Amino acid sequence: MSTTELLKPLRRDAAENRARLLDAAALVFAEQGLDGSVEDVAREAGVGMGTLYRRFPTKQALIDELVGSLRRELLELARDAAERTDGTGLEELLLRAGHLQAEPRGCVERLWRHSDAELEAMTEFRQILREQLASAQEHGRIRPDVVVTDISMLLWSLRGVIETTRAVAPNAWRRHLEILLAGLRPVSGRFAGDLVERPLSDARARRITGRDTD
Amino acid sequence: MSTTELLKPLRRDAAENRARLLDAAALVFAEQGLDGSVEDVAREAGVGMGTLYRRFPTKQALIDELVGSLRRELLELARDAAERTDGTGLEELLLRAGHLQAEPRGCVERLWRHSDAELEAMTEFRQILREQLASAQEHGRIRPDVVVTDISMLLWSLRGVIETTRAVAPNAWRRHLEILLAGLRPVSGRFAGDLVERPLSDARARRITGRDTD
Amino acid sequence: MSTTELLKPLRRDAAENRARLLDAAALVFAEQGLDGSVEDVAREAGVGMGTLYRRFPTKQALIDELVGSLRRELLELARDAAERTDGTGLEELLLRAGHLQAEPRGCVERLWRHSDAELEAMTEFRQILREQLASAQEHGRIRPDVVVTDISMLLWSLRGVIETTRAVAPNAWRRHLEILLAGLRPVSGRFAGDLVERPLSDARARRITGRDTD
Amino acid sequence: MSTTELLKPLRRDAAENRARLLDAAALVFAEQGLDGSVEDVAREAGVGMGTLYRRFPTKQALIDELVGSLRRELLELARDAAERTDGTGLEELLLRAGHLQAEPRGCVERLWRHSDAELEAMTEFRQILREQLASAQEHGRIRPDVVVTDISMLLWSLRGVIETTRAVAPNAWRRHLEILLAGLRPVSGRFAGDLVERPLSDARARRITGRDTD
DNA sequence: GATGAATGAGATTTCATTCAT
DNA sequence: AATGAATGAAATCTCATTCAT
Repeated sequence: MSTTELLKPLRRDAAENRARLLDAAALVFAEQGLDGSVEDVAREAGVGMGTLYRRFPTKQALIDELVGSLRRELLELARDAAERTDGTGLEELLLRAGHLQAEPRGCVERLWRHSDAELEAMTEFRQILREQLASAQEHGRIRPDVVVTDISMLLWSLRGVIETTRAVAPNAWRRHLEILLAGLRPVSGRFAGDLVERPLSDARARRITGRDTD
Repeated sequence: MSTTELLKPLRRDAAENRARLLDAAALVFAEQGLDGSVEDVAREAGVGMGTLYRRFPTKQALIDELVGSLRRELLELARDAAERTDGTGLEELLLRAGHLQAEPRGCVERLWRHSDAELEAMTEFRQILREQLASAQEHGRIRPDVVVTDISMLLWSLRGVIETTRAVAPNAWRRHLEILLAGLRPVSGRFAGDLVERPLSDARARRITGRDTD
Repeated sequence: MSTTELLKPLRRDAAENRARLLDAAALVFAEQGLDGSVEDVAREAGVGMGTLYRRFPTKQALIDELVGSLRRELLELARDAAERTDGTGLEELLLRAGHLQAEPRGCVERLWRHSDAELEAMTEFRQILREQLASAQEHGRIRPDVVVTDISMLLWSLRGVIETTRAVAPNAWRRHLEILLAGLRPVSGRFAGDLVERPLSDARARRITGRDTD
Repeated sequence: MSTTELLKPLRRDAAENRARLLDAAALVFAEQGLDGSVEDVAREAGVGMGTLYRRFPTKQALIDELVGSLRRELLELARDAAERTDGTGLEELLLRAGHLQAEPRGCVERLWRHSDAELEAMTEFRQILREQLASAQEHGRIRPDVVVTDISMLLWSLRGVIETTRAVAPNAWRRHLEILLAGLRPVSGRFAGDLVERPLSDARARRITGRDTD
């Protein structure tokens, strides 16, 4: 009987506690915002404070993990969408990202303010966005003067709508996404013509990170 | 010189302090979020704690006033835009509302979560939106299947973009607004057809208020 | 026209303000206890804070004056009672002292905790008590083993009853006083016999003063 | 040794802290009055502020508990006295209640201002008073025209004396109680005759509760 | 390893007192 | 002399984090 063998049950307990804490945190933060107390989280998870702090050395670490898993799921769905080759991957991705943000995960407000540590994952995400945007443009689904930062802004835009409407109309954001997509389509007629406002530069978009508010 | 005249200097001081407190609060809350401490606000304003609490009996009252003035300015610019009759009022209004939200006022996150007390002002605002939307549609600037709640969502969307980008690119939201407007234009060609997602109902939009979080 | 002439109107104003402040203080302290704020007192008096502080340099001074006037009235009524020579002066005095304490003056709790400054007045008061007690005893109205500190305690006792009952039964203390007096009468029969508990000594009674609580 | 057994040590600590806090509160409030700060209480108890607030969510709760335990002891001693059948129970009870109030518990001033929550306990207390009074009257120890509210007033009266004298003469109240009891004895001779002042009604006595001040 | 009590710095709020007008 | 705004020390209370059991 190896040590590993002996520890395994504990690890399972630990993993379970960890999961329960994350669920509890999502619930508490979704209800009360990130000001919700860690004590509420521990109580909701049914564990003691010590256990919480064993798993997550600070409240920030708990939040980070919450955001981290959200971000991993985001990357996951981006990768899924990336497999499409018919030019619809981008739209699929946006739809799914909308759903993801609409879930009451308690930390969406931090999703797009990644720290440097998460830079790599976000870089891959942006790369997928870029590729899928190009593909959509090749297929004529998106106007050619749209750039990848426009898509990023579109995701931030969804967040704004979702945060505002979630409590009373959890699906209202879909309508907004539809309009956003309409805005990305190739145009003809009276309002044709390239976008005149300068897009957000990649460099600046990469600098969106960390602390700052309102 | 009347007694009233004689008393004014004091009042002027008080009014000045009040203004300084509001400015300080905007600064502090813009930098640190609404978690910023009132002590910081008082220090930034160069007054004592007691003075702050003489003007604003609670921190919430201070925030409320901050939001209130933002909301009054919003209504003001809406009224201005309402004077246009060439169908461009709505676009003008959106542009100006974007600028307003882009200012570092420290409380934009609360702008659209009005309490019942502010219902009246917001009702007028929505009425103006409605009229200007109709006008824009008559002039063929906006597709006919857009409804007023789409415009509301558009403003919430701007908030999301602005909050995310303000620190590194204070004007990036303009590009986003341009795309949003493109999404509102009448369409023809491959992607023509009415919007299929159901719009947010007026009733639900009116219920967006008060507390709730991510 | 002398300076005194010129100042007189002002002094009248000042005296008026003083009186209003004392009345206001009595009202406020009676309603809220001595924790009532000086701001409430000033507002109730219809004067500014500065005026209050011109008349009374500290809150304590205001309270002291309130207690002081109560104490002066107490002495006054004692002197009145002292004019009786039929042995009823003491009872008259107690009755009137009860009425005095029953008035909502806002500071009865401090009446018997005089500072050294008021020692003189209280000494005279005690002297009157002593004389009237002797007279009452000579007339056979009060048992001979009663001493003057018993009368003092009786007054403190009235305070306790009055403070407790005033709000719901402003005259209940009279019944209590009647019982107290019955306890002072000469006794015969089954329960005759001198009081066995040692009385409070004059020396200690004189030391009852200033700060201390429960 | 059960889990419960194992957990007890923690609980024991907590209970100890609780007891220390109550003792400290009694001390601090006895010295400084109820205006004494909770910080002083925590320091005196040798615990942090957080600990105090874990045990007692507000200062009021701390005071309430202090008064509550005083009231429980009062009820306890009343029950003890209620076992006497020789008519001396009432006097015993009053003596003990005097001793109880004379202890420096820091909250005697609130003992008789019970909230509605404590109504039940006080009702039982009054019932015991009533029974013991009847018994004492049957045994000829107390005059027949005394009613139960007279006894209540007598207790309030003791409070007044004790609060005033405690600091310099902690036992002076006994002398006062002796006089009070003398006032309750059956009378004959010159001052015989029923009490003429109307007693405090039970209904009003029951309404003595909660807030009010001098 | 888990528990939850303890900690104490810091937040908001009050109020006696001072001071500019 | 009167006003009431300003002051800031102190009070109550909260909560992320630590630690004894």
